[in-house]
Amino acid sequence: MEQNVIDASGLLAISTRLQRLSDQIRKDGLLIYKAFGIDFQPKWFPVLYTLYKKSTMSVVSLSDEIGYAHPSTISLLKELEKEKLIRSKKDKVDTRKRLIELTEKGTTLLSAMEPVWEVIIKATADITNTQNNLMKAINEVEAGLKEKTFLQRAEVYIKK
Amino acid sequence: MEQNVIDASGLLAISTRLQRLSDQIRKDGLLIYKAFGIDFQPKWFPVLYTLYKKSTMSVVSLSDEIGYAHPSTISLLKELEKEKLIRSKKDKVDTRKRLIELTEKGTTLLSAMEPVWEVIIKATADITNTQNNLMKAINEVEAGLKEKTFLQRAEVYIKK
DNA sequence: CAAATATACGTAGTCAGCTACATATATCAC
DNA sequence: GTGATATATGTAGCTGACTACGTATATTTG
Repeated sequence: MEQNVIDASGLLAISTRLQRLSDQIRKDGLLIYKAFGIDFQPKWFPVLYTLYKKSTMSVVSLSDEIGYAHPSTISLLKELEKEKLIRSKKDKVDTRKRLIELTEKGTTLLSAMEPVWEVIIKATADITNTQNNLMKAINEVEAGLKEKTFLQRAEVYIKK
Repeated sequence: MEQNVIDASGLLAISTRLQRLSDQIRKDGLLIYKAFGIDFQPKWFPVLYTLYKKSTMSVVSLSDEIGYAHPSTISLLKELEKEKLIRSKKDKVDTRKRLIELTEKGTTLLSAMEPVWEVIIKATADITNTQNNLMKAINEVEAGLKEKTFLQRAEVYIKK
């Protein structure tokens, strides 16, 4: 355990560690979809899954829902439109808004994916069900940060 | 708790969640350095800290140590060289190798940072010491993935 | 109801990592 | 000691998120 310098530095490199783990999981996620012969990219998940559950949404409300900055969502939407998985139309009441929804192709794909998700959920549960549950830890940390940022917490120690 | 669709989807969006948390911590990290009036970027940490602890290393061994692909390390090294925090020289025994080390400026900076790290360690401990410890969870998950990848675990459920 | 402000969407460019590929030098097998 | 292979470094370009900024439409305020 903890052979290299960075691991030994522990908390200091936490951001790096999180990113590395995120990348690794994303890449394996892609492989699982491929194993099922499904043309689906992990990065599409938040947008498509939200549309699947909530049908029609505007760009900004969708972004808020998935926790992305809206330009990130827009570039995903462009990609998904090219794949013909979603389409959009103007909101007649508020013409600034663009309402996004799944196409039939999109809905079909998402339904076909349900069994894949089950596999992913099981595999992830398998991995994260260790002494310290990763998902719960993330939730707890995010909740903590919402209450008081990292910087604010550090300031307590700086100022003394 | 768990108000939006993505949070409710839990495990499926784990990669996204990890990345978001990583970004957030990195940004706050930068602010902490600024609060100390130190010109230091969080992304420099792995390279500089490793050189601080191990003095001289080649590009590839440094990359292995910090867990980066070597081109990532090279671009960091370019930046650090411009900042005059590191320098490099050819290995006389194996002329393919480029040996990297901290300059005096680099060593001075790193020494000056020790108190900042202490603050960061305390603040991070503050955040991560919840019911499920994030660092421990990451360690456990990485150890688990080393043993058996995400894909291999998923295959068990696919094949049945 | 006109001016100020807020909201919705879009584009451009940044960032911190990556992969793929190229080249030079070492090492190994015979 | 030469040919095949492995290792060390480097360049180019990708990725998936971001911020900054601009424009158009709604909403609020005096």
